[in-house]
Amino acid sequence: MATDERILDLAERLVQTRGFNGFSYADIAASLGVTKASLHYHFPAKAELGRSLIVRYESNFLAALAAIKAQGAVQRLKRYAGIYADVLRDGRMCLCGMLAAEYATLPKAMQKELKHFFEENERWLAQVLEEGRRSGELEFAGAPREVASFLVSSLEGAMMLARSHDQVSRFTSVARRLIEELST
Amino acid sequence: MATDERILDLAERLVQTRGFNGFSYADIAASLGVTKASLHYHFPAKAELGRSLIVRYESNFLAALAAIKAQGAVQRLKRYAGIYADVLRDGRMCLCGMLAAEYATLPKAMQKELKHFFEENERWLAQVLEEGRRSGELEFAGAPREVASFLVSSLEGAMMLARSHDQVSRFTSVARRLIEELST
DNA sequence: GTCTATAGGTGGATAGAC
DNA sequence: GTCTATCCACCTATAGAC
Repeated sequence: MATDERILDLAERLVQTRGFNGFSYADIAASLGVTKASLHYHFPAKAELGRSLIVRYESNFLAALAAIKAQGAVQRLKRYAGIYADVLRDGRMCLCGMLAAEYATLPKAMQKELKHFFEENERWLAQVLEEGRRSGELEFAGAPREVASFLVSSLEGAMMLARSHDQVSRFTSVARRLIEELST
Repeated sequence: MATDERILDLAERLVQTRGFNGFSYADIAASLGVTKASLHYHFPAKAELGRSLIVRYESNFLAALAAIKAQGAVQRLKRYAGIYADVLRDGRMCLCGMLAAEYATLPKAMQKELKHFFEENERWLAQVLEEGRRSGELEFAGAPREVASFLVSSLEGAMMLARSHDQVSRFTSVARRLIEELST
């Protein structure tokens, strides 16, 4: 595999488990078996590595959403929550949920990409919600966009607490409850 | 005011805005107008400072909960969410929500105190939920304890995203929705 | 309690050889 | 692309004078 990708893979896991301020080039270098200096050839500054991390993550995430071709809105929401659950079962936090906590300390470029991730994430969700309500499969008050933001917030928070308690069930319980509440 | 308390005040704000790995003794020393060495007289190690931070925060938080003498369950829940909202309006994250994100990098002693905070927090909530359901003021499926964990997760997550978007309304909207859903 | 001074380590980052 | 060597800033922490 391309070295750039392997670096991103290791860095991604580190951010998801320890945060952007919780890892260093030394950590990646040790796992990869190269020197820190080599890493700077691929990603000159840590800020650039961080930005690339978000861009790639968003791209993969949106591709996963686009691949959800389930029949109904409820099924799509379950698949959506399932993506989070899979990450959690691997012992990780959502990359962007983790970065949201560290938001104030992040380089400007990373903050911008982060907002974009949530923007696109909620756009997809709002679309599913709107279609589901129109077809009568879902029921909720207010704008789809507001409910989308509600869902993202709750799932990210549940993921964070489930991970620190080492109980995936804390997440799945929340996800089930959220979707049930929207179903007619 | 006692120096210990002033140090804790400054450290608390720093953790709530930048995280435990996002500040140093130098930051506190600068704000307080003393040297880093002086801080070590009060809190020999950063891990001890962090532990004291959680202990004091939990103590103040539980005292605030105990002071909620509102008439009904719904009013109590609104006051509960209001505590979070006030912190957020001050530009801060919940201390323990922030630390939950950094959980994997925290000293063992801090991890233990953190779990205790959420334990007590959810215990209080579960009590309110149970009473509210018994009196018919609230309606929900499943164990009160499970709903309590759901509420904490969702509020912490909403707080985190509201802060990174610099939109308090993202939090208040979620809080309103959660409480409305429980009301009969 | 607070200071100066300093230790010992790690952080991100660069120059230049291979 | 990867290495050695190195820089400098910053980190947590301690010793010992005042």
